[in-house]
Amino acid sequence: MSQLEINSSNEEDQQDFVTYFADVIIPIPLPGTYTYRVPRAMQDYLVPGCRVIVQFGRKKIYTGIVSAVHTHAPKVYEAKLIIECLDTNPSVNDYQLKLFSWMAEYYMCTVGEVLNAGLPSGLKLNSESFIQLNPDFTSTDDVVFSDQENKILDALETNDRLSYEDVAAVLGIKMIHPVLKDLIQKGRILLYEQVKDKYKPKRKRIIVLDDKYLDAEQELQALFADLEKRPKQLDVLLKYLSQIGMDGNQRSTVSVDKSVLTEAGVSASALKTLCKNEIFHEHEVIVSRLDSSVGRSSHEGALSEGQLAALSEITEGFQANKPVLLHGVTGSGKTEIYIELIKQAIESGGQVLYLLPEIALTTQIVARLHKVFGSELGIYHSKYSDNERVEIWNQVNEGKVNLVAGVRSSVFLPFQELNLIIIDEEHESSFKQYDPAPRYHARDTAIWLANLHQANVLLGTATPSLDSYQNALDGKYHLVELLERFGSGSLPKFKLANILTSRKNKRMQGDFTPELIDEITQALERKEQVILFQNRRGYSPYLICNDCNHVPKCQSCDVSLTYHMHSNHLVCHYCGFKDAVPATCEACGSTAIRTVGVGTEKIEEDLKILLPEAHIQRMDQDTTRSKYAYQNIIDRFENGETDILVGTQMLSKGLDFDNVSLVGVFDYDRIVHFPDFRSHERAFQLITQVSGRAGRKDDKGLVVIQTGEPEGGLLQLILRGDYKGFFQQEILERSSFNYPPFYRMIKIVLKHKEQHVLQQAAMAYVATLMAELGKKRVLGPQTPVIGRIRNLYIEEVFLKVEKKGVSIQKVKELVYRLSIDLKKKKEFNSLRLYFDVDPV
DNA sequence: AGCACGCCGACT
DNA sequence: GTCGGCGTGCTC
Repeated sequence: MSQLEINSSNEEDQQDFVTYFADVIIPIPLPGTYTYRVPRAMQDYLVPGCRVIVQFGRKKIYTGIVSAVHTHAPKVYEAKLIIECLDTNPSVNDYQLKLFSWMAEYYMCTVGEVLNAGLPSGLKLNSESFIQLNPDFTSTDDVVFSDQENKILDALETNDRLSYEDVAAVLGIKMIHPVLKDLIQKGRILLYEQVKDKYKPKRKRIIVLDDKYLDAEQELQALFADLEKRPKQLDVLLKYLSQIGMDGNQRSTVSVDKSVLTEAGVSASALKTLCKNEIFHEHEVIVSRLDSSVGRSSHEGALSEGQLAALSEITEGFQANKPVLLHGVTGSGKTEIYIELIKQAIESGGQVLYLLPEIALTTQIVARLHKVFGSELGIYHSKYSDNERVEIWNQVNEGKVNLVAGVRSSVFLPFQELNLIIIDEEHESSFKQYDPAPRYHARDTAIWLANLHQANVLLGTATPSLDSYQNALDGKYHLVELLERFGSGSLPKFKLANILTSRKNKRMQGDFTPELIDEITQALERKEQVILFQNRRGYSPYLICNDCNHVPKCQSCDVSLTYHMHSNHLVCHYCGFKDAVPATCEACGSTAIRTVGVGTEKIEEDLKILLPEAHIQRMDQDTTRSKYAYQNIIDRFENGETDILVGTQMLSKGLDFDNVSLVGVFDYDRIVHFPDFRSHERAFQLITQVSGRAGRKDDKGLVVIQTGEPEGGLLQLILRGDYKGFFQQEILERSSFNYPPFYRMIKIVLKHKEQHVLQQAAMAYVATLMAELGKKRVLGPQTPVIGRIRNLYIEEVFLKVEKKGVSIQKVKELVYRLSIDLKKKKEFNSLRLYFDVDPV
């Protein structure tokens, strides 16, 4: 360091000698953090939580998050400099940093993976490599360029920059690096990385009348007189005034969106002239994408006695510092209680997180919250664009939004002082993330987060998960029951339609029992609406050749292709592979191909034939892809434009319709017999939830369940709405077979493209696990129902570990260490292995 | 995860 | 001889 620098600082001379280092979390699946050197200029404001741009590897540039700042220089490598710091105020707070590392540890993944899931991609800058001509290049005679090099240079004459893909296209080859390397060596081109800030604030143009006319009435009158002979301009003025309100004292705003004026048909050129003459002014302002137009309205109505009692019990639980499990049957009015609690939490100056499953979020609940909380409500949802997510993130960070209604990923938002977390539909399995890591459960994560913030937690559901209910019985949670329906709605009646006998008597019409058809017809005659539930999308799960029994399968997954009639394609629901429908059997050439099984599309199709007069709408993943498709379908149903709604389980949640008198369930048997220890729990929840859609108003609704075994014990419990009976029966099973909630489970998934290598790896791994943990705690390896996806074979190993007396932490460390040892073996190095802690 | 390097087989 | 394939190892 030079003498000059030391002298230039006249305070804390010693400080200038200190070099700071920052540990940076990089959003990639690598363990640990990476240490970078902090440039002198950043020392003052770089703190944990700041986003920084760093180079990682030879050329890649990432946005990372600083997790710690310290003075320990790394011993074995030279730390690179941080390229840039993107924040003067950290984007991520200390709570979140703690959350990230807890999640990585608990769910056995890397912090980088947590960060990747948690940070909206709008806050992550990506880099792309470009080349450009080197302006400093001076031609010398001894430099010659090859044909390929000249092609690139020619292309650079017309475009000032080329991406790697461009270069590859120009040359028509893929191996472009050696060529580029040469050109760089010769000094003819430069390679650079362009970093782009992806978040773009939304702008709009507004028009404001000049102050002098707004302030003084006579000036305005004079202006009117002036514009007398210019009708187009006068029109602009009138339209403007009508927008802001003619009465000067009542005005809340003086600006009008330019788009509003142009849409009202004013002349663009007249407006331009007015602006030029400084009568009007045009400004560009940055606006929020978040809709804040709806104002608050007063509370909807007083709580019932039962609700008030529940409310005070909930408060009791909060005071005891326990999460509260609110077991409230469908229609018991949980939402009113939530609203009351949210109000209290916000009034006391805290923030509230209201977690909902994806599909329940676009519904009436949000509209109600919006009515009560107005612009204080932020919504965080997968169909929101990235820019919208960034805005919510920032507003939560700044404390402008104090209530977030969101899906599981909203646990990552930068709450400063969380006061209350509500987890609605607590039992929903969609709170657990499946595929990319972190495979986290938003409910469990939220409970941990609440503990960190010292916030209250309320779990609400009509059908508690076994885990939560057991927690309540153990006294870990405070149980509050609300088992009476609020208002006039009453429990639906059930009717079981026996598929087997109808089939024997040849009375089935397609997949409809005569009972169901009959009830649908009656309901339609009474001008009531019908919901049909078939938990499988597409037309038909597979095609089969009548002559040789050949079934078209996916090339890269071990599943049959689903037939989609509308698009006339065969689709793989696991990898998305699409194929044309074969006219003849690929195996034997026969034309006798028929469909087997039923999807939502087939039900819709059959209904159109059976009931040609009815208006039918299908609701599943395929019809709700776009942002508003879901809402549109719901709206049409609510307005009575649709008579029958056919859908997958997405219509089982959070929807209240007044005029639905009949709900039909098609594949009860398949739900119950799903090969999984949770299938009974899921069946109970699903059927109860779907049934809740029937008979919300004055009449009792009817639920028709088509089944082959109407005497089933579980079905009887569902019909009686006997949650406690179900719980007692099921918990016994779980206890005697060492399943959750008594044991913790960790699923280990191994994938490899060679089946026998995979087998060997899985066997070897299981052997080491058994040696360390004992045979009883290790299950498998077993091939899952779908044994191959995207050309990778799959094996699963399950660990069952007692909750009491065993350190799960130690087990995780062991399991992880053994997996590293396994992957270190030469023959297994392309093995993919990941963990799923608390799988659902 | 990327990305480079390096070794190998398949073609102009 | 290239071209393009993949296996291997590293990234502060």
